[in-house]
Amino acid sequence: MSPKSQEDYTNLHSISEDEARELVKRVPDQESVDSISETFRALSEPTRVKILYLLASEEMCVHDLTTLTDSSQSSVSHHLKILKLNDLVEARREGKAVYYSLVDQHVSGLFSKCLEHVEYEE
Amino acid sequence: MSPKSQEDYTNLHSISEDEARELVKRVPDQESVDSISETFRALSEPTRVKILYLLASEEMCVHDLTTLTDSSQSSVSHHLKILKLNDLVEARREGKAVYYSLVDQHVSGLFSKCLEHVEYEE
DNA sequence: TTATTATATGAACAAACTTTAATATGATTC
DNA sequence: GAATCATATTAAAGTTTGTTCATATAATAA
Repeated sequence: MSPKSQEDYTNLHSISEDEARELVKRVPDQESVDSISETFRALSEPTRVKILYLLASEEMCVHDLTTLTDSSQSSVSHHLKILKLNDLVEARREGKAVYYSLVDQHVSGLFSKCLEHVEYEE
Repeated sequence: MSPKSQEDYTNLHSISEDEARELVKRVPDQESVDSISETFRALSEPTRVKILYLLASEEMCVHDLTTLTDSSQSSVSHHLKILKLNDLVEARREGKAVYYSLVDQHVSGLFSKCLEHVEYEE
C-alpha cells in the first residue's frame, strides 16, 4: 500500500498472508490513491459534469458555460477552478473573455466508462 | 440538458445559438448527470478506492478489508454501504462473515482511465 | 442460554464542500 | 480616465461528508 502502512497480516480471515501480500501490491501507493480519489471528487458534482460534457465538444467562455449550465457566474467560476486544479481543463484569455477547454481526452473516456456502469445498474 | 432547463440561447458569446442547441444535446439529461456524479462521488474517497482495488482481485470479508486498508471496522462498514448503494459492490453472507465483491468490471476500467489521467498530469 | 465473534447502524462532532452576495481584477470602449 | 463588461476572489452560511463511539443485530460456539 504505502511504505508507512502496517504490514501485520497475521489474523486475516478470508485470505492467506501470502495472498494478502500479493493483493496489497496491486493497490497503488497512498499518493496515487489520493490522486485518484481527488480526481474522482472533481468529477462528483453535477454542474462540473455538465461543464466537462460541454467542453468535450469545443472550448467555451465562462459566460456561455454559465448560460448552458443554468448556474450563477460565481458558481461556475468556482467549479472551473476546481477542474483546473485537477488538470481537467485549461484556460486561455482572449480580450475580456476567458476560454476553457479540456486538457486531455481521458475525461471523455472516464465518462463513457461511468455511463456504462450507470446504465448497467439500470 | 433536461426537459425543465431553460432554453434561452440568445445572449451567447463564444458560440452560436445553433451550436448551443447541438452541444446541449450531447450533455446527458439531468438524471443521468446526477447518476454519473454520484458514482464519481462514491469513488472520491481514498479508503473506498483501496477497497475497490482489493476487491478487484477477489472477494473478501469485512475484517480483512479492515486490516488491509488499515481503517476501523465501523469506518469500513460505512464505506462499504456507500459502495453498495452505488451498485459498485455486492455482499453475500457466509456464517458470521460477510464477503464483498465487485459488481461488475466497469470499475476497473474507470480506475485505469483515471490513472491514465493522473499520470498524464504528472 | 450465555458468551463470543463479525458486521451494521445511529448519533454526534469536525472538516470539507457548495452557494450566494459582495467586491476585486483585467480588459475594452467611450 | 470613467464606465462597462467578463471573470475571479473572498467571506459567510448552509449542507454534506467522514470518523468515532456506543450499541444493535446475526451467526456460531460453549
